[in-house]
Amino acid sequence: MALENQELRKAGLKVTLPRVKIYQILEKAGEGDHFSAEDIYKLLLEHNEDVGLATVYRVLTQFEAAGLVSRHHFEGGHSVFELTQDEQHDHIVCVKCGKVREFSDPALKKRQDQIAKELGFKITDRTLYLYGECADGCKNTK
Amino acid sequence: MALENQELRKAGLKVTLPRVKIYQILEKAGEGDHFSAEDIYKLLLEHNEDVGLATVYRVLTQFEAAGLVSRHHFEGGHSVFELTQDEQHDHIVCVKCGKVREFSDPALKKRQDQIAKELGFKITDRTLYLYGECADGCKNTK
DNA sequence: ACGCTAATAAGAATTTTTTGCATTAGTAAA
DNA sequence: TTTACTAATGCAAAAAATTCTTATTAGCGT
Repeated sequence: MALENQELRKAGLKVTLPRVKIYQILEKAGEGDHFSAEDIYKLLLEHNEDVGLATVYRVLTQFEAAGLVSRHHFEGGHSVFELTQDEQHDHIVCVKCGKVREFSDPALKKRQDQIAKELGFKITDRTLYLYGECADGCKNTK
Repeated sequence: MALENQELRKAGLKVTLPRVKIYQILEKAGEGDHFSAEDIYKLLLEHNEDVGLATVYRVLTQFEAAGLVSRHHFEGGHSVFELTQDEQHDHIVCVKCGKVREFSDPALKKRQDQIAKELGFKITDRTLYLYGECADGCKNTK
């Protein structure tokens, strides 16, 4: 039995075809890849999987609730998803070519914690997006 | 002539009633207030201003392009807006009561700049949202 | 005041996401 | 295994959020 099935069960989710397929797509994604529900839906169609778009949204929402995936709102409306990584990380997005790099910085996190403490907040989540232009190799083709 | 008119002209925008009214609403907002297009639309209706929702969106988008307002995507989909402050700042949001506090921390910014530099990015924008529970005084009424 | 042009209202259209419901498919237990 | 229970799915339709179209109106320079 494949490992993704274990993941799903661990999350308390029945192992169904749509869930497995969606999980696999996310798993195969490279670093910095972020898919929208629509993206995943189209990939499923390409693989001749008969999964409805509504199901994609449902499954992604369930995955998010289970902590399997993280949802992001980059500039421009719709949500994108990625498999939750072991290490929480932030994103820097090129506004020209759309490339996303991920990074994690303990100093940054520590300072954030301190600020939250000073303001009397108990942090449950955090998102830092840096936007800019990636100097070299930016083909400017968003 | 009121000061908001100056602001609009400075931004290269004609002084029209919808723009003035929307600007005034944003101006009157307290620290930490963030309005959605819908919020502003409803406020306009309450003040018997005959402005269409589409116009609200258009004006806010223009204001954003002109740098007059900043758009934020807090958790939960839709955009909210606030008048751009002199000092760029970050947000910490209570997930229980929805309260938003703003803060600015030079150390944080400096570290972000450094990270961007290391990754070869020239930062044009940044958004940090911390989410958590505000300890005391949280009435839990989102 | 006049006229040019940009801005507007209104609603239709799009885009993104959610929901209701009849049907199907996992899963646990016999 | 087959059975049967229940959760999950697909589809269509609705919501929600935002943008576009077009005829009309209103700023603003002259």
